[in-house]
Amino acid sequence: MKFSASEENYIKSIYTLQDKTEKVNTNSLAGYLNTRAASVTDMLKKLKTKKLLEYKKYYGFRLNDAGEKEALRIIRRHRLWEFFLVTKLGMDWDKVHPIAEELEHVSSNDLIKRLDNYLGQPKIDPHGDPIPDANGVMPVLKQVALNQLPLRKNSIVSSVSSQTQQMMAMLNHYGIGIGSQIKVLKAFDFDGSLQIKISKQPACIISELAAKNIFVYDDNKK
Amino acid sequence: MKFSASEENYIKSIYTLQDKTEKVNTNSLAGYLNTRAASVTDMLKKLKTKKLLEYKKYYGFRLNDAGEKEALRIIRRHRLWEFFLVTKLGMDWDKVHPIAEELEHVSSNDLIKRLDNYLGQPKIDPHGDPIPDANGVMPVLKQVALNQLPLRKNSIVSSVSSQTQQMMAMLNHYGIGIGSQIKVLKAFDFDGSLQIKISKQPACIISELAAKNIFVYDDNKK
DNA sequence: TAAATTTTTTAGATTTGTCTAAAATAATTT
DNA sequence: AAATTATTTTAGACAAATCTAAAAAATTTA
Repeated sequence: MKFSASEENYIKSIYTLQDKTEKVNTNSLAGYLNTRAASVTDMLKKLKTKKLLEYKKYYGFRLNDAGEKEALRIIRRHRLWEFFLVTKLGMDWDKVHPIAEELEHVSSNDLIKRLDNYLGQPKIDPHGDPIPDANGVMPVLKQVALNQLPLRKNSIVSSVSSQTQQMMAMLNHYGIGIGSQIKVLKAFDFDGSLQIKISKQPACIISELAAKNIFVYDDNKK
Repeated sequence: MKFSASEENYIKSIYTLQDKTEKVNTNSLAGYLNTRAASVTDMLKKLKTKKLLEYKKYYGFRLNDAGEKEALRIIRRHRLWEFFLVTKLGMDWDKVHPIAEELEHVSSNDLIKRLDNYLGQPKIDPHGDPIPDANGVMPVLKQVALNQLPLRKNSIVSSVSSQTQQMMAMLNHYGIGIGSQIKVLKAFDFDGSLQIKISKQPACIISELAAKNIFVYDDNKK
């Protein structure tokens, strides 16, 4: 089944929102999509007719299995294009979203299969989000602490284990967040401290303790 | 100024048709776009309002300078994407058109500039059609006869100088046409004959006389 | 040149996706 | 539990792009 760009945007947004709540409500989707509640209701009816949605009037909604599968197909296209724009065309990772938003609606299966191959079947996109595979399965991504990372390997921050006030203050200071592009430039064996480089930030030094609490994805490809 | 995908399709089609006639007429455009004359008339009014069109009711129409410039921008996007699909994703040149038809409407200038650079600023697309440059200028393409072409260089047939019945019969037999992908595998000095390969065709031998009358573009890039 | 034919335009309808304003329903407060 | 407030849906309108059928204009034919 084929869907319009508008339908696809709704499907994708519902998928994103339903991760956080049992039922998605009309107003939050309207806010997310920058549209009006009435427009959302209209589209909900349509998606229900097309059997993508669990929807009971006044009581919220949620994608069913078919809907989730479709969402994952769209998200896959979006993230593959983002990967392309950054790694092949050299665009900044924080500027690719709106363009991928347009490219994702080009729906040739053959195109996406070939693009995926051409890019080396990447498993995470430039924002650190996992790319669903051709069957709509989100890859489970391994993580490593910064201190276990080979030198100069470009990686993406996936999580931080210590969420203390102090840790957050430091991360903030260095401009490190989930999704940040990061690499280790030097490791000082003496105290286990690391010189690191976060994209668009000057190089800096962090302690071994900090390094042990910052995790990155193990591999962009697998 | 931004245009809808539908407006862009009309602009591009008018550009193509007005090459062959002084004034384009409603029915021929309707036929070309597989739509109805009434729909064409509606769009003509819109394009005239947007000052892209010379249009006098009942007497045909034609893009003005602004319209032609816009058409060339769209054609540029289309042909760059076709080049990408064939050379990077390995798609067959005769299957890329419908996909490029969708991709061409993604209108970020930065995207197209980067794509162009990434592809090496190609000057002709996989069908042998010239790619307008960033200023909307169609490149003037040099041509060489087949017998002057280096061995194994992939080229595209641009023209044939002898349009006799006999020549046509031979070209037909070998499956050679304008836009065919071709390369010379061997040159036999003894009689000047060439072994050539046309894509999707078995290799074959042509005489020196034939080779001197088949021209290809001098260079894919310049 | 008048009639017949073809082409083009207009008038009005349809679909998709959106909107505002009002009505209906649910949730919260007193 | 009745009243108030918040949320969601409905009703009806609008813009874009398309269509059919009919009218208007141009062209061709006799």
